[in-house]
Amino acid sequence: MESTAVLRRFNRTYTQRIGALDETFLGLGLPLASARLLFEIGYVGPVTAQVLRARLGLDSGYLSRLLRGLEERALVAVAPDPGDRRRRVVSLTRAGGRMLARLDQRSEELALGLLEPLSERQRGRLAEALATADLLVRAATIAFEVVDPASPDARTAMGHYFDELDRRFDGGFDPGPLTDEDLATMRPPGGTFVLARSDGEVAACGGVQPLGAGIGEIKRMWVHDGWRGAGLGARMLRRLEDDATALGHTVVRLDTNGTLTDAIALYERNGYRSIERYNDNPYAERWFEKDVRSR
Amino acid sequence: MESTAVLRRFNRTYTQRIGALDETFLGLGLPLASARLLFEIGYVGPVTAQVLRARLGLDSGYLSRLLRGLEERALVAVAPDPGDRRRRVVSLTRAGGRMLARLDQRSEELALGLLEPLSERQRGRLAEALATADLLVRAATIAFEVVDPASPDARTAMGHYFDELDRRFDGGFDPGPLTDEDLATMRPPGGTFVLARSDGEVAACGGVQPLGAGIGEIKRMWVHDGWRGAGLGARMLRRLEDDATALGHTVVRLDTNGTLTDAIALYERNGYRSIERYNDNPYAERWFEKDVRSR
DNA sequence: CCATTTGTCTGACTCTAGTCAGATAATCGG
DNA sequence: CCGATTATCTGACTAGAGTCAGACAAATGG
Repeated sequence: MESTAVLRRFNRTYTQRIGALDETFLGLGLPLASARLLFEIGYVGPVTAQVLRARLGLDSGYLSRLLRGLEERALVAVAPDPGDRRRRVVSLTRAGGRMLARLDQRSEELALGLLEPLSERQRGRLAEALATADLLVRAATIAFEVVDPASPDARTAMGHYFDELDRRFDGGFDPGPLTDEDLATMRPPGGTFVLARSDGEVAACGGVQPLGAGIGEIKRMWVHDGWRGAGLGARMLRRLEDDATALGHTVVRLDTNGTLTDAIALYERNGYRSIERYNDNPYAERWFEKDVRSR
Repeated sequence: MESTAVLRRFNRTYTQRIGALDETFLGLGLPLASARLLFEIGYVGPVTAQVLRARLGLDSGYLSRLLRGLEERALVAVAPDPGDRRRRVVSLTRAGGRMLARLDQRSEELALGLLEPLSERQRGRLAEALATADLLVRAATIAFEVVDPASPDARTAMGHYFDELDRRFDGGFDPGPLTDEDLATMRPPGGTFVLARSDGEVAACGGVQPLGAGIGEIKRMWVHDGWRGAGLGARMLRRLEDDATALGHTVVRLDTNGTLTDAIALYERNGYRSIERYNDNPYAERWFEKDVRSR
């Protein structure tokens, strides 16, 4: 069957039966919108109304009313922000925390009720299927974003990358200090740095830096462990190649270590061919190149 | 990870990203409830309001208004049922068919848009996972219902059962005429007949009839082909055992043919032991018994 | 320091998605 | 044939989830 047909059929089944998990909230006398708001406040901690509006996409008047409703039930406390007294900071009260815990419990009970008729084995199968679907749906809706390589998220992502190399290389890996010039090469013109984010969390990263006339080098490509098997590596590679083309490069090169067999397989699957050593990176053992002109 | 946690996590991911498929409908100026109704009418063909109400779980007054709304837009035609002039038969008009096609296309485009970033292989994996999840979620929410064995749905289900035996037995199978006495044995006191329904469609059936003091016989247990692997057989068996106990039986028996290896495995897995022939059913080759007193 | 912008709030709406209590007409059972 | 039942419809509600315009106060830029 075609994928879209399966997706649409599932969507029908799902909204009919599990969509009801949402109605959890109604059971506790809290409308859905209010419950979502409460969840958001509980999740991010004390926030300004502004941030809530942005995160949930609410009208300011509507949010104001929702917040007052929660305040009247003593679930949240609203106070002016000392730094800017136009802003209002919202935080959970004790009672709000308890309500959140009850919502959570109710949601758990409903989930349990749904699974109850299934045997242990079938529950396992369902969990496995849903976990796969979850990963792939999240992967499909991931957002790629060009960021400055010196930004905190970019630095964190590169840090993960270095940590992974350190774990996987036999003798460990020492990136040396991350100098400003080092980062500057992954900025325009000639360079770029890309993050893949899902729900604000960084899932993958990668950069391009210039390596001579018409040649771009792909650097620091990394995919978060939790995202293995979702094809993010291939998508990031493709994205970086496109960006390299847009930056005026006609060829991209990259180096890698022999222990990174999955990375090597990825490059080979995507049209990279082995070339001679082109740099003096002591950790590099394999060098690749791909023509990205004709795209 | 625990199943409920996976389910809840998936629910969050899903409502955020795919729940948007619903908003399709809004794009075409048709409220969600009306669009769902239109889909249902298009899917099952001309139907009575009664059937629509049962399938979508709508209040009769609400349905009446929704139908009038669709009628005013000339998307459906409503006419009295010639057979029973209280009933009203709803059918799609030309314009209704076109609207449905547009809704369908819109939904297809959205689904395609969601899947687009995935590779062919990942789309296949997602489709497989969703198909599994779909089957199991539907199985988990299936409803068992005691019906009269002479009711149309019961007769249809038994018909499927006989057809399957006819296909699977080497020399075919002839149930003979379904006599009234034959059916009467699967009514209280002493007997029962159970259907498993999903969205109104019969997914499985089975009956109990008295077979002497304290002994019930399980008969005509059948599971729809599309529901294989969802554990419906085991659940129906369990349900019939419970019903037999409630009817005062302390032992249940059943017979089967050697070609029905899956059924035999099911019985053995669920505590049935082989016994000597207890009837003169010419198609029976194996006889089983289970003590259902201590439950 | 004054006009503008920003962040929030209020009032007045709209639309969707129902629910509930009867009314009405057709059909059924005895 | 008559009373009960069934299938649908109408009227009168409610609650949720927003939208939009404008008011108001605090902050900001020149």
